[in-house]
Amino acid sequence: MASLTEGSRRPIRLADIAKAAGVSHGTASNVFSRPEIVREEVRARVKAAAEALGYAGPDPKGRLLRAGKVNAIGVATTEPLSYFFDDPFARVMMAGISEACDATGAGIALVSAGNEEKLAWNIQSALVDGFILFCIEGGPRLVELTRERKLPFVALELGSQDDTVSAIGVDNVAGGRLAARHLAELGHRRFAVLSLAFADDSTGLVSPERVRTAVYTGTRDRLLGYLEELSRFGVDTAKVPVYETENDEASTKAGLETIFASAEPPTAILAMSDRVAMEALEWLNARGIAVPRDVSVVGFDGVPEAAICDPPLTTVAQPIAEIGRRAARRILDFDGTVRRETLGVELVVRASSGPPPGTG
Amino acid sequence: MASLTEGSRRPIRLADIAKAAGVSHGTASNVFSRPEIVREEVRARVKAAAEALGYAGPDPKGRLLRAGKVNAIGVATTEPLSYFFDDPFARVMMAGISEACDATGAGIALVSAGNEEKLAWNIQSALVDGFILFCIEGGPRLVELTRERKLPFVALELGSQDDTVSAIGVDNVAGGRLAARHLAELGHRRFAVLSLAFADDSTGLVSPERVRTAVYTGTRDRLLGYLEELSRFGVDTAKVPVYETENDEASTKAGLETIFASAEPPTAILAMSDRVAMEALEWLNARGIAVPRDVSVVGFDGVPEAAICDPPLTTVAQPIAEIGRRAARRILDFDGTVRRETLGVELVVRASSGPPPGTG
DNA sequence: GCAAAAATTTGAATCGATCCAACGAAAGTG
DNA sequence: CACTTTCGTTGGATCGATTCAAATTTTTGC
Repeated sequence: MASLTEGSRRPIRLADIAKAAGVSHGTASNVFSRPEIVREEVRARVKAAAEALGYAGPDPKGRLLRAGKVNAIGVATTEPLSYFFDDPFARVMMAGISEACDATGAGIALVSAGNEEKLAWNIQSALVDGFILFCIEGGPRLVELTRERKLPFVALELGSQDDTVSAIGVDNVAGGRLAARHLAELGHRRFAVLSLAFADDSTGLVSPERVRTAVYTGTRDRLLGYLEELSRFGVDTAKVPVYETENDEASTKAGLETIFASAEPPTAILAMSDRVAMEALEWLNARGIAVPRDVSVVGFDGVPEAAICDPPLTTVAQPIAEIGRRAARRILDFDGTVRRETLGVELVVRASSGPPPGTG
Repeated sequence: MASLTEGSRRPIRLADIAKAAGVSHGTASNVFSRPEIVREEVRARVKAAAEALGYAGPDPKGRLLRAGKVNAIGVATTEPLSYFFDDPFARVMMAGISEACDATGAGIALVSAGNEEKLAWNIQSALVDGFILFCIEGGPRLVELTRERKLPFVALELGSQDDTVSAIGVDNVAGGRLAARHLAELGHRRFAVLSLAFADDSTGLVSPERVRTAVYTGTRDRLLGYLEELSRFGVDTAKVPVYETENDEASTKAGLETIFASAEPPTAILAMSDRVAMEALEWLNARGIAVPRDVSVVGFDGVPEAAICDPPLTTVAQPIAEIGRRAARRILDFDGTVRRETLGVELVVRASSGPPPGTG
């Protein structure tokens, strides 16, 4: 009795509407999904019933199961969610992804997690049609986790040679070369490299062994590009210090301390990201080292901030937004193939690079 | 025959695994969702079957329907998706939302659309437990659309007095006052206001009538705060030009052209957003008008960019990230109540404001 | 060795919709 | 008037899982 009078809190379902309007659930469904095929009068009746009962409209959860397609693409990373809104590189990339999604009306689901276990769960339970992977750290693990979902996915910036995963990236060797050649042509002969990670969880000066066994081949390739080109200019590349940073302030500054403690400090710094390069600019400025008069700095990425920092940064620009657009389209128009795309990079010369001191 | 030998492309379901392993659905399900309750040996057998058949794990689509909870919060706006990554205000807000979501492991689904029809569809079909609404333009419409989903939602920056919707915002009147008092105390007596929208689709000088009938009461309140405070300093507020911008470059510059065409141009500009204030800084600089020597500018919002622009902007800072965090928590720990929260603002004095010319 | 208790497993019901083959009624045709 | 079309409606099957009361098996206690 009580339960009857009380009225259950259960949300209204389509079936309730159908019963109230005295039609079958098939017809009730049609009223919402294909209104044109149901008779005017019936349609009105069903809509009235829906209104009266306070029906919220067909629940997407139910629809989804039947339809199979979510119409959203998942963007995953091992960083915290705020990475998508803080990091300049990620932001431009997301803008590119957004553009492609907007064009087709698809949504974006951001997937991330504090710890490994939660990340696995979040990837397993993400309601998406496919994934775009930001492989910053823990790339291989992220790929492995995602592969288990058996959904289409594309890795960004993976820098691994696994041919079984689709990826979009840039020609890192060519980019490295561009940066190195630019500085060498300006007359520089004493270099230092502020590198990104070769593998997880380590910073400091890098040994050839670590380069050889690099997990992140993107990092390795940039270095290869640097060194190949430098040696063409007669630089003894064995003497070029390569400091592995974590792409943040602390490790970059530690690297600079190490590098400039040398008896023969470099006149040119090759930074593997604009982030690191800009941190370097700041550190050099604080130490009273003028850029580019005393030291030149060249970054990598081409984030918008690089154009407005002080001094504006010479950098190797990646087509970041284009990578994002392509990645999104790869998921949206997935054709079942695995493809690796490599896009070109471009040297953007700004004010952070110039001839070495004492050159005239 | 053919169809039998061919083998259907149909993805593997849990039921297939159960059959292959010779157990019931129930047990197969338990192997994945509560492995500890199934006997070691059976568990191994089921897992082996899953492996053999290439099962991707329980499909979240199915689970979702049963569980009811998506564990994701939708963030919706009428702007294009890239707004979330481009706009400084939105980014800080999203960082706050992200923080709260990360803490509980919830995901974020970005919802937006080019046109009204698609927006309605995207909101209706978003797989989320609730919405946070960025009511920039078309706020009332967005609220209406969302209300139909009958899910918890919170409006940000709504600036409307509808007490039936939860909202989080700041005390705009107080903020307006803070900005106006600061300038008045510096000695300014000739003001101009660069306003945000009072209603959709219009820019230009604002009539009292438009203010009275404002849809966006946040805009109205800021203006009220400005004017109330100015009149306390003896300023004839009827003579203060109020130019409605669209919070973008073009309309801001048009506004400045109008304002500075006057015989008695202002010595102080009250801008209702940092975005507009920074555009103003740029325009003034291009015209050779020195800030703050010739003209002072005070913004509103307190976005990070305001601290690093040239000159650094004096502004009324909102606790943007905090608003985001609270909004997210309101959805995550929804308790069925409708609540409107108003947070405080703070004047941040930087270099864009100073005494009026000829004051000493 | 047997009953009671504990641990596993089963299979039907459920979540909320959409799809579709079949059917009934109204309209059109010769 | 019988016969096909056309139009709308019906109700069962399905999407892929989870849940839970009941059935079964294994353990434990004496």
